Amino acid sequence: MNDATHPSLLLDQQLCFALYAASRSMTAAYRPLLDELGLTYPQYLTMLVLWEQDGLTVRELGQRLQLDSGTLTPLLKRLQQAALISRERRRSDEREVEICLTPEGRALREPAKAVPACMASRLCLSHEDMQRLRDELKQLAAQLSPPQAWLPPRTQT
Amino acid sequence: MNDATHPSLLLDQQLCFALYAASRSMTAAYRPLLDELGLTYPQYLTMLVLWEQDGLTVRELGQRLQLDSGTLTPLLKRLQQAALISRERRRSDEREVEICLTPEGRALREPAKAVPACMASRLCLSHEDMQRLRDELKQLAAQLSPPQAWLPPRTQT
DNA sequence: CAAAATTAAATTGTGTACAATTCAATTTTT
DNA sequence: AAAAATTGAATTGTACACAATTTAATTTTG
Repeated sequence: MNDATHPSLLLDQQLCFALYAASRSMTAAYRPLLDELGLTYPQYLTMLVLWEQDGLTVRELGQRLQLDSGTLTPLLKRLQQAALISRERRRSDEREVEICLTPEGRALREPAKAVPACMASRLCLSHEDMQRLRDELKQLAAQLSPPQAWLPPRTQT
Repeated sequence: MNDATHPSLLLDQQLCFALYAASRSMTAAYRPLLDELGLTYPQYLTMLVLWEQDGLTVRELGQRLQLDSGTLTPLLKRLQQAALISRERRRSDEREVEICLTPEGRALREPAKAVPACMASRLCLSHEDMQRLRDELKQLAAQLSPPQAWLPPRTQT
């Protein structure tokens, strides 16, 4: 009764499920560390971006994290409530909301520095294997969501 | 000002973010296909399990998908509303709820057979590379959530 | 066997994700 | 410059995730 013209529908054969399960395991593994910092996992990723570059707009943060305003707006409101960031309309363009770290938000970077090392030790992967896996996942994501590469480059109307 | 005793806090260096982004890209890539079937991504995974083995309990489904009743109960209610499954207390143990496919649920397997092939063609990965990546992700997840292996085996109180 | 402990689902509450819509500000067209 | 189109956030509504609690059924203990 097997139909060899189709790949398997078995759960354990699916790359998508392995990815989904691994991603949730990773989030769960971060949770106790991030609890110490008072951050959720997406909030931590957001702080990583802001520690790199302060004063981004919601749109720029969204591009970096690949999240839209529907996700970011409430998340950023919570970071603001936690006094880690400020949200202010730009004078130059009142549509844009600029996100800036508060002193507390900037200070949180210090204890956060221990997080990547702590996780790395849990992974039992060499730095090289870690990099390779990371880059394979980036390529996979790029393959799945080519940045509208197929859209014609507006030759004419 | 770099502190070489710590791994990087840069977003693009993080395996966790690559995993998180890839997982969401994968879900997004499945969405148009699953819309045709009237399923969400977690609902599709649930159906994969049931097409393999019908009549599982909520607990058994949860073990397979690594999801708890807080997630599964409402998801299964929606599958029941869509007339794809039935939910019934077991006579043998009234605590357990048995999930069975309806004829419609079983029939949905046919159009679903096209889904893995369609996704595979999007990935531009050889079957071997796909398997390797999948197995690396499984190992990563296993490493991150060892089934309480470190808990002492209850030697004494 | 009755009380205590355990188990399986369901419920409650918080926090994402994301499509679709709304609203206000800005830019482009006419 | 006024109308039309576009843009950036916010809002609305649906669907997960998951911790914590509750409830009911079953099993274990004393």
